[in-house]
Amino acid sequence: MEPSPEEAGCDRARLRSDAERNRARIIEAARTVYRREGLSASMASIARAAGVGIATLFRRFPTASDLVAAVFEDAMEANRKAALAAREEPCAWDGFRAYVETVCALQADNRGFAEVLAMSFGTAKGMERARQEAFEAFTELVARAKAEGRLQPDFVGEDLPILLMANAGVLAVAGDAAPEASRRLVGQMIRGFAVGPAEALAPAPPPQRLLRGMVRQRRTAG
Amino acid sequence: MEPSPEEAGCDRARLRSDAERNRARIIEAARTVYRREGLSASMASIARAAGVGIATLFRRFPTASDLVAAVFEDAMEANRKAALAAREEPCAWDGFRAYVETVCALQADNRGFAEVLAMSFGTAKGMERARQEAFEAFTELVARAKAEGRLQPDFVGEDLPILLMANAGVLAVAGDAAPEASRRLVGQMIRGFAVGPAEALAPAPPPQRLLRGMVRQRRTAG
DNA sequence: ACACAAGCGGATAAGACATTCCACTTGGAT
DNA sequence: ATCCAAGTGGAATGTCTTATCCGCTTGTGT
Repeated sequence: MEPSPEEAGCDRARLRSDAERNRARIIEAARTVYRREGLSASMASIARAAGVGIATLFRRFPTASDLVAAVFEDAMEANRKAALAAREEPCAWDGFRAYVETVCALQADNRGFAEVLAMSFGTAKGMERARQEAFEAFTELVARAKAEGRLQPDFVGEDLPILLMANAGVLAVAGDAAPEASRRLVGQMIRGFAVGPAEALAPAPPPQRLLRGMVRQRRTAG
Repeated sequence: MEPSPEEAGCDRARLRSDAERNRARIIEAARTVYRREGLSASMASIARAAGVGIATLFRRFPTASDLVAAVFEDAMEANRKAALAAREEPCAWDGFRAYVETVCALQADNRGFAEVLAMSFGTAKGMERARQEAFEAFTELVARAKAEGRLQPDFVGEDLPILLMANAGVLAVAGDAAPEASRRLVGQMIRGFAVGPAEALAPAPPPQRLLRGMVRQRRTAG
């Protein structure tokens, strides 16, 4: 999984075997917790889930950002790969569409990564580099898709982060209906980006009942 | 401003004059604070801004929801009025478009109200009634705009809350670029909703620099 | 086997938060 | 002018958070 000598940007010295094991358990636990609860999950809850002491967590990851960077490095790498693959697509519009759907699905699948993608977190260099490379590949794709005449001429690469922020907003607040609502949003956005006759939206309209299930995540200390 | 005997759903008994004055100051202060900071603003900060003790705030508004309901009652009323006015528009598409732009602009102008509109907060009955009436007027407008052939046939009323969640997400995370990014999102969404040839988007593309200014609102105690 | 640096985890400090308590003050009716 | 229910502000309580400290344990090189 991690063959490179230095990972997560931090040139940590060689760890003792038990420390290495704990580190892996922490990342694994954090992956699960962040995925379900988003980045607002507390360090203590992650330590508990990992079965290690709080001090161990903080020794390995001095700030929450360090942990976030370590946890989502591979997801950001998947994002980069998706962008590079989309760029190779012969039909730029198909590539554009596939990439946008993929990255939004990555968000829908993981509340934590949704937030990472939605905000310019002061994350590790490696992560930001992958993000940047994905963005550049996407920008090339945008130019080609416009040249094909399939993408709105006034679309710009910077519209992607806006869509990611919007999608993250839906996912954060839509509760049970989040996956469905997200697909609906993305479908409508892509339809708006396209030039030419509209295609039907794939997902069914969200029932009002599901939207009623929207939840407030304000801490209700009681 | 408030001629009705019972307001904010809570049939509070007649208040002493100084209490009434404090209540008004609290609401005014909360309006300002919520607008700038969103609903996550602390009760203590609002009491401080109002120049009253914490106990006074809690006596008048036992929970944060009560305060939110009192503060945003008029904004929700403005939303309702906008929907009713849009329904009267001869051209349903124009009404549709105007309403969507108006309600999203209300969000962009007020972080707190953006959150209120984005989530089914367990708010006061009066507020929920206004929201419901706006939704019903909007639904009628949707039907007429579809009949006109100007609105995508598979658009449904429930797509509006999704847009509101998406817009709130952008506003929450885009920092300085929020108003611009929001206009861009809304413009693209509306273009996608329309049937027929695409119009150019009104706002200029957001410069990447502004998007770099996105901010994390995680409490950085220390 | 042993020494000891590296690692461990629970206690703890320090700060933000919602909410309650209580001794004091005051508007307004008489 | 007097009275007191209504109102007040700040201290206190309890929870939750990030972050550090410190005495004990353990992997590992010799």
